[in-house]
Amino acid sequence: MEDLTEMLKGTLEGCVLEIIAGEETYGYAITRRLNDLGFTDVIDGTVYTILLRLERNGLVQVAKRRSEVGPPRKFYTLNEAGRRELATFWSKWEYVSSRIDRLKEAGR
Amino acid sequence: MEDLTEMLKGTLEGCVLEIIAGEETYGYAITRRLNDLGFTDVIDGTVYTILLRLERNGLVQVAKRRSEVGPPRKFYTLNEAGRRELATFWSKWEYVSSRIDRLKEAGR
DNA sequence: TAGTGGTACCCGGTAGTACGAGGTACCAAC
DNA sequence: GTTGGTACCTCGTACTACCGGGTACCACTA
Repeated sequence: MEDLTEMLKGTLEGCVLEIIAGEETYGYAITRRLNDLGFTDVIDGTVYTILLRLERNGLVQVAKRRSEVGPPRKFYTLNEAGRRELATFWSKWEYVSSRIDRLKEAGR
Repeated sequence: MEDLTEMLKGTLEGCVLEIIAGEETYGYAITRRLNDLGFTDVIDGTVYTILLRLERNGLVQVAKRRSEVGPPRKFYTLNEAGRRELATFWSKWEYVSSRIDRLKEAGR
């Protein structure tokens, strides 16, 4: 599936939040996870900008730890504000996607 | 539901295409339709920019007709390219929304 | 020990989209 | 003749994902 970038706007950040909520993880691994989920064209640069935004907005806690296979990793965890943000993301998603699905069903 | 604007990026144009596919209609009515569908904060300026884009991209046919209750209306119909674009929009939507739903389900 | 490949992070600039805030104009009714 | 609803448009802004590039750690090997 090519060129999903416009459709991912506004949802990719929520996906990253959800992945972090699932387990403490780091940028490179998040990119891989998104690619495995089917968002094959999402690149690391995009993920890092999202992570920096999350940090700037005070939604995550960051811990830098050394790795044995490369440079140090920055591990991310959701704080209370991040969990709230994730909850509102899912409620927005529920709201929008249900209405779009309804429009789709109506048209056939 | 407030501030859905980021999440609507990339999907609003598809919604407009679907509405036009349903029946020949015009900008002001499309805005009302979107508001009724639950996208209460979508304003006419946004819809008109989308319609001009559709026209510029050769996806619609336009017919100006006078109204009895106000200024003339520009009625839009999908052409063949527009129907193809609508189909690819729905397939992208299916792809993206199913994967996001899967991510959501996995996380609980 | 120079080179390669995988891991891991970041930055500056660009494109695309929805929105905000205005403006113009037609028509009916009071 | 002013108000309110209808109907269109335009310019600038904010936000987000992407692109292309750079830096650096580590293991392996020619």
